[in-house]
Amino acid sequence: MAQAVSLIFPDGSRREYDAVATGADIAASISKSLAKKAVAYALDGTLRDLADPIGEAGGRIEIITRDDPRALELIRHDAAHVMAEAVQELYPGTQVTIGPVIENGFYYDFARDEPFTPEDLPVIEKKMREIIARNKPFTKEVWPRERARQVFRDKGEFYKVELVDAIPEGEDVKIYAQGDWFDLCRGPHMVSTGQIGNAFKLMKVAGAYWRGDSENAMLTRIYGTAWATQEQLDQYLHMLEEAEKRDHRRLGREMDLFHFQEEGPGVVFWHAKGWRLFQNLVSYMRRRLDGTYEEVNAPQVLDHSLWQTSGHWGWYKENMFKVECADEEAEDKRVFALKPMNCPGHVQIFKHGLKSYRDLPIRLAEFGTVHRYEPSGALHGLMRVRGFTQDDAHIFCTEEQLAEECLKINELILSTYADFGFKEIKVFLSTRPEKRVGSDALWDHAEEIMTGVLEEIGRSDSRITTAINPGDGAFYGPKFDYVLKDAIGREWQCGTTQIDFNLPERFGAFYIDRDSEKKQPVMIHRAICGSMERFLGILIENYAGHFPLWFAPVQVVVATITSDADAYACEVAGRLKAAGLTVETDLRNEKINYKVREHSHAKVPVILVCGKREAEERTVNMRRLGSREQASLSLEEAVASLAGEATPPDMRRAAS
RNA sequence: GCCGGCAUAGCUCAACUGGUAGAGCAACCGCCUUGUAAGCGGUAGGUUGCGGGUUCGAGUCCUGCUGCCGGCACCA
Repeated sequence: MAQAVSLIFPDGSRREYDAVATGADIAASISKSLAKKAVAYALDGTLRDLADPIGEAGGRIEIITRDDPRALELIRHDAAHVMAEAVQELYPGTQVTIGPVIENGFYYDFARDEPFTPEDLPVIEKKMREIIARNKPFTKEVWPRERARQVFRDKGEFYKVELVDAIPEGEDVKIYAQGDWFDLCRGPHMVSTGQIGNAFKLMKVAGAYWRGDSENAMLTRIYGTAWATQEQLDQYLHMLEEAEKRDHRRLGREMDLFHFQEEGPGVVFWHAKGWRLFQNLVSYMRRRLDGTYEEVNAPQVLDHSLWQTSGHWGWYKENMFKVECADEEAEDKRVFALKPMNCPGHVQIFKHGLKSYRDLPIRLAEFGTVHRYEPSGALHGLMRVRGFTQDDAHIFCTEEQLAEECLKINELILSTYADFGFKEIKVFLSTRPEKRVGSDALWDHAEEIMTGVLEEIGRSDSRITTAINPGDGAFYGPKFDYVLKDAIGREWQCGTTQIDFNLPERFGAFYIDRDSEKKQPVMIHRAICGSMERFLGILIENYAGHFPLWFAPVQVVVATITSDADAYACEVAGRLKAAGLTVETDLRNEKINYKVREHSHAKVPVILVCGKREAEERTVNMRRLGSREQASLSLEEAVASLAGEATPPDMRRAAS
């Protein structure tokens, strides 16, 4: 007789069971209907197979039914297994590798001589539905390592053999079977394939390197999405469709903000309205720097020797633009490089003249345009370009000032993101990479400081989630990355704070300390938006082009109904311009319906309709983007309220 | 850079298995003086991304390149 263990149920009740009792037994002991609906159980919050015995420890138990949010993970994981079975049934000789659950779905990586194409997806999907309909139970076995190795080797599953070998000694080698098909898997799984349901869809095929390493073979990855119900699936697909309408590349064209063309892969042609957005952002950031930073400007093109000194020529040569005189015969030929970073320039400025410890911290800012020869496959609209402007700054300070400077930067970043309405921000601390400079002691010290700062950042704001990215730091020091999401949830690094123990040393930068000795400053690289281009891309998507009044490229259109009101409309526009607003008039001989439609499409936040009536009464009729409602205001009122509303949030704070 | 896909007018798309490019919207020109998301009529617009090939004939088939899209890798 096995040992009796005590289980605590969600309602707080406590009951005794045999340690060999399974989740299924426990569900059955509660009610027949629960036993039928159960797909798994959780012991102290950890999901397990329903067929797993509860074991001797006992604890808090929850029976997981299919409609439990935690079941979604199982549905997706099971779907990945079924997809793998479908693929192997349809395309014999295909090797399976790994197939994890991801946000909104799952994927599975396959090795096959001939890669899959999108046309294969419906076929695989159909086979999956067949397998699900067979409703075979998932069963688990623990195999001896050697047997697993042997079986997979005999099947020609060489990637699986590698995975078996990678399982740490002492950990079980678990095999999950569904009918005749089986896979190495950590589990858990639901009871049978039928529980997956039919609310799934295969989304796309993509290449992916084995174990994420570009030195390895490229596998074919198939992505799928899976949900508990058809409604949820439809909702998700609908959300993706809606998100596509917010894509900054699409809105850039529709709103006439910018374009790209073949001759300039990865470089932006900013149109008038887009450039206004760009300048609005620069002006905002510049105001935020006022009083704390000194703005400078360093050259675009510098001799490559400077980049050799900085180390970039060695580390990043393949990503740099080389610049030289086009005349091959030129006698004074030198090799220059287009700057990929602003920091060496700022170090030169710092070095110009002797600095005292009393001068520190010195904060040099630059809206610095840099060029990087990014891999062709990395380019992505405004998000990843080859020429971009950073709202860059470098802080030269003492080690003691480091933590405080990081926190100050954090405040600046978070208040900026708040002004643009971001509600979800991830902050990552990236620690020492393999390829690095500086002693371990130095890294230990920096990482210790930054870990403390990260904790403080995490506490500072409820919109933030923090995490550590081990090994992701820059070669010269650890860093914080501030990550924002685009319309479809892709994450992009925007703000950053990077500690650098290396560059001051390389360039021999120093200050005179209290004791009249030369001392090396610590350097902090930081950016708030990161790249203005990327930040604008994110803003376009997050606002779906509906910018707040203070940021919109065209803030107001004054539209007439008939030409009788032309003079008055011009007067209204003049008054608004005088109040600092960006205004256009629309005096065309068109119906007001037509004008409203057109400016609504252009996402102008405010349309002021001025007809004969308004001209006589000296009023305006105000219509807001996204609303059908109209308000009649006196001209004075309208100017005052729009001017107030168009005040940027930082200036509003300063005024109050 | 790697894997897969795509490339026809400014935009969205059409042109059966190869038979010398067509529509809507936008643009331009007229008419309409109009009250809150498309008035009416007309005109113009393409060396089908670029280069080679197969063919009597290529937007369509083959091939090289370029760019873009989705991932992967990279991201100082």
